[in-house]
Amino acid sequence: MGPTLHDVARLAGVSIKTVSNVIHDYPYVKDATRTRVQNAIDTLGYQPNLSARGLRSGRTGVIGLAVPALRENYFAELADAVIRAAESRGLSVLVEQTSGDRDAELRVLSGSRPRFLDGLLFSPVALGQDDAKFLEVPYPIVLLGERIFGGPTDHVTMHNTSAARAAVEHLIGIGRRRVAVVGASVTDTGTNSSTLRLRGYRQALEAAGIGFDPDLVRECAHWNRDGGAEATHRLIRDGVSFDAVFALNDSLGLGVLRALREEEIRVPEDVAVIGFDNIDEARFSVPSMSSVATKREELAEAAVALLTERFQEKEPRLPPRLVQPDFTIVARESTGTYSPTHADATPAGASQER
Amino acid sequence: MGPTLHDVARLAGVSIKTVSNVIHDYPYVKDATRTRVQNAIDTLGYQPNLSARGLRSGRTGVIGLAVPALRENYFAELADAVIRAAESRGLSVLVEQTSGDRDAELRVLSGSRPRFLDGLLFSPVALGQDDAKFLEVPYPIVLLGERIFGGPTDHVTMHNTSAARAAVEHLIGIGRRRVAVVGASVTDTGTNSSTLRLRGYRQALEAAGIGFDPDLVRECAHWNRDGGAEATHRLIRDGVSFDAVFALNDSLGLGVLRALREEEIRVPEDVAVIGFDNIDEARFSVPSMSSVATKREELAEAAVALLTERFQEKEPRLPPRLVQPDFTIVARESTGTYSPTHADATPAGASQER
DNA sequence: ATGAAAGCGCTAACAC
DNA sequence: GTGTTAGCGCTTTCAT
Repeated sequence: MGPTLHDVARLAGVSIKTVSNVIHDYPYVKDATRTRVQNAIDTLGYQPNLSARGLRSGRTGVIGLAVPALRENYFAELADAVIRAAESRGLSVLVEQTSGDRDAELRVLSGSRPRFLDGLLFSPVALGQDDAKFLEVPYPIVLLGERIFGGPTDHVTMHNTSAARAAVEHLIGIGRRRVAVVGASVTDTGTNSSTLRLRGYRQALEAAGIGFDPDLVRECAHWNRDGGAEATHRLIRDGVSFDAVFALNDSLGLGVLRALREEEIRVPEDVAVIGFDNIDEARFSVPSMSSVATKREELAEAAVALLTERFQEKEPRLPPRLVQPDFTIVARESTGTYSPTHADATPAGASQER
Repeated sequence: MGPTLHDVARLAGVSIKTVSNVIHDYPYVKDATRTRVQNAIDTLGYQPNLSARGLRSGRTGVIGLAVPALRENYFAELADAVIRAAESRGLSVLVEQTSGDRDAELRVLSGSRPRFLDGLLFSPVALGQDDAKFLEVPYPIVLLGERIFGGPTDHVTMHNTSAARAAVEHLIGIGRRRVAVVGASVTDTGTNSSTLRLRGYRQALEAAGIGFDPDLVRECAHWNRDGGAEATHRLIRDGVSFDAVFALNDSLGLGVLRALREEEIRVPEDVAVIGFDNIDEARFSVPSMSSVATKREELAEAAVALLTERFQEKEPRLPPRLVQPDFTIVARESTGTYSPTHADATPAGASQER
């Protein structure tokens, strides 16, 4: 074990309270004393014992971040941003993975780990609206994502519908009319990202006077590259004609690009593609992929800020707050306007290619 | 605060020691007592206070993982694997990011956080061989990577040289003779991944009787996609002829693919590409990218196992151990053997394309 | 097989 | 301004 407060106090010739005062920047300490204590701290290399501090004060300086899986780019980038935001507030982040498993998500909420975290940033994918009650726990939670709305906790989420609408409007703006959607959810709970983004899709079509064709909407069991690739192959196998794809997230979109290339369909000449989330990878795919960007730093910053406010606040508690960071459309090669004016004239589309 | 040991003891009508015995599966507890205690635990929803446990026992059940940045795919996948390995042992993982910054890496070692972690998995990139002394800390560390060898701690690293040699042999095996290397380190400390992999490169050339051409070896300040793309453009701008690229990691390799496409050089027809690490993304790039695969689960598993052994062991300590997981070459489209026998006959190469 | 009690290092209420 | 002191909840001798 390292040196303790007592060791420092002894060396400095003061009581532990004075040492504690110095450590916590208590203003009423004589400068001379402060210097003496600080020297003792330095020579001993004293580091506070966080377990003891946590036991006594109820605060550990550690927050939890529960996500489905770090190997999914979006969550890795989110975790990156969260850790940075936490660090700037002197907090550390304990990362848990749920694999998108319902039991694992419930375990995160009720396990023994939370009792030693100051708070939890929770991004569920298996829990749904009906599970809001499980968020009623005796420590602060900030909910991330679109699975549950109006729950008992603070919540950070995107402007899903309007962002999706903007994405599709971008496609329509470059002259596309047959916009496929990849990533519709199999089980539609009514409050998940898929539904919200799909709503934006329909709004954009409607505003442009384009009819809705259910054949263009493809489900994916998993929001990953495999799912996107597979859905695209199915779309083509079914002989559906399309000149654009709106992938409900970037991983799907990268799978779409991959599949289109396998089918020897040119992007964006034959089919334009836009994703959602603007993960780093979208900049480097071949072709680079347009996407809807949410400032992830902003999102992480907001989430950590909400959490810290909660564990600093006194009763009575503020009501749950909802924060929705802004978004922008990032146009890249996959929606490059190669002969956009001809897009209608030459009825390009995957079905032509087969 | 939740219920404590005392609450459970009172409800069960026993002492806290008995409750503690039940929790720790101490064998000499009457079955009847055990049941009674267990019921009390369940009805109260008792969860042990980890801060108190940590204070008393010196063990918190939390290990640290310090990596440069989670937004780098390789480290996200590593973190994923580490968290899984830790979870299977009942440990949680606190993730720290160093941004590859020397001061940040030193802070990880000496900060107050370590004093509350049971151990640390540390993947430095700024520290080097001369900094081995900083690893002499009073808690167990497992070093990851190739920056420091022969240090005072356990160490998990790849067979860099032989794996790199195998990668280059793969390229030679499909008929390539002008193999460029992307990612050589600017400042060569002699014990980093770059040097070791470069050594494998030279071994492979030598074994095949191919002369070493320093023009083919390109430096990159950063091992990311930008670095790989930039180095590739430079290579071509310099008019160097090459028919294959060995990217010292996959992020570089993906940048290489991107740049080759911008230069309208076909992969693998004109130039074959192989990376290193086999990140998930390599499977989905366009074209998919061959790579050197280290079983990351194995690596993570080994690292966590070494760490747990350390904090369970009694004095005297075992000497530092070195673990090097196996590797395999994963062949994908980027080294697809399109007319491999002609590779020599038709002196394909980037320089032809300009 | 179970209980009593000390104390891990720290914070904060209270004394002086 | 600084010191004293009582626990926070748990583990762990030592008794019984």
